[in-house]
Amino acid sequence: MADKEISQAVISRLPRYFRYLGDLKEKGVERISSQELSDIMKVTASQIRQDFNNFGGFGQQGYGYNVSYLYDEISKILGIDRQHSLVIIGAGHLGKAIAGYTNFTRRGFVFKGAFDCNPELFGTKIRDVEVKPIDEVEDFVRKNNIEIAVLTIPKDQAVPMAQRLVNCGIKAIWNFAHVDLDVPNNIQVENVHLSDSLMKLSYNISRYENTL
Amino acid sequence: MADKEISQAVISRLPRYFRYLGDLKEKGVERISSQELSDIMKVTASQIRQDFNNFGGFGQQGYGYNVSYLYDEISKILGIDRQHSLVIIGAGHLGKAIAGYTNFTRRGFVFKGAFDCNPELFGTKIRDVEVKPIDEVEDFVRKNNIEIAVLTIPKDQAVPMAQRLVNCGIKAIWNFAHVDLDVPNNIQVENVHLSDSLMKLSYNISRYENTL
DNA sequence: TGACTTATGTTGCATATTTAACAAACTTTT
DNA sequence: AAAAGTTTGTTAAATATGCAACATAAGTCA
Repeated sequence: MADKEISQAVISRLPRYFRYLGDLKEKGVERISSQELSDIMKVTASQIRQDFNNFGGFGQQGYGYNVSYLYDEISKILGIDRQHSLVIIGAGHLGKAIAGYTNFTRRGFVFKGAFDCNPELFGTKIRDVEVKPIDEVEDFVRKNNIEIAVLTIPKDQAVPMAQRLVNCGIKAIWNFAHVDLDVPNNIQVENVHLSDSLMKLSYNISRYENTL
Repeated sequence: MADKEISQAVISRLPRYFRYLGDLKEKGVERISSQELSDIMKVTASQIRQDFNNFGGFGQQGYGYNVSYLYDEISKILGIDRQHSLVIIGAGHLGKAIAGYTNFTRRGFVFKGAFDCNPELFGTKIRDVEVKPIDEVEDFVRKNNIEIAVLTIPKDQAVPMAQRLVNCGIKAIWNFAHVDLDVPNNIQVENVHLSDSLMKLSYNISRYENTL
């Protein structure tokens, strides 16, 4: 139970391990060595062993790792062995896309509510959930003990909205708005800046062309 | 014109600089020092100077950086000083959300076509562009010299689709499917694995709770 | 049961990234 | 026009990350 901080570089790799282990599990693979996993995932076996070892010895010398056990352990580490409730703020296409993504439900992320400021959307349904006026969000988050807010609204509305969410006790924000939120340290924020990602792609296109 | 490779860590930070410089420019700020930018962006001034210096001296000692000039230079580095044509593969909510995002257009990413395998969507419009049957994609990419394909389709269809796109001469793939694509080195791939991002958020929620 | 093989956990090295420090170059002020 | 004040570009140090090597512990097979 050594309490040393795990680097975010390691954490970033865990979901990918989880994905591959899930695939292996589905294929009925029972055990795997770091070397085999290395071949499949195109990362060094050394890194795989080091990564897993940050959380304790999941493998066995001479045998390798038990796929199912390792899968479960990683799901515990990632906190997806339990349910997380979430609401979506902004019922546009992006909000709908996320709400409708059934894989999240399978991972324990339960979609509880959707909010928007456009009256035309009030009452329309996303997966059995009615879109509600944004002014009801504080009450809803408090009463239903919502953990995560998904922010799929324009950037100029995102900062004040984040403040409101913090004020009513949200624990985490999954931010799709193209702006950095300034929230207290006890609120977890994960940014998905799509335009940043697209610009990186653009850079790599140019870079490749210039090296021809 | 030293041709040393720039690390992807640096590249990943460029879009954020670009975003802040754009905001400053809009506010009419003409010059800024690395220290001022450091205060706003919450990164060290040293990192800012090193990052910019990878691409040549954009600043002036005793003065700082000219906001407008630096903005333009970064846009050139990122390759968004010219237009990129893109098609969207998968006209679901996510595809629609991306196609409808006008900010991309403003950055030179021109949405030219949308494709799906669901016949019900054929002929429906996304921003003046008709959704076409997926089988027409090869022809379309070839004839219109499309650079980027946005993959917003389920994971089991993504790998073969990527292969088809590579075969008809696509340059880059913006991949939203939860699977790793295996394409030649000359094809640029940028992954947006939303479930990975959500799992990281989940991890950080758990981590915070455990340190209370 | 014992020799041999396999594959982890772990230590130490190598590389990459970040931060600090400072000389050189420019701006501003007097 | 010279002195004082800024702020960059750059070098050097510190930290973080990744990789290879190997001792150790288990599995496998005769």
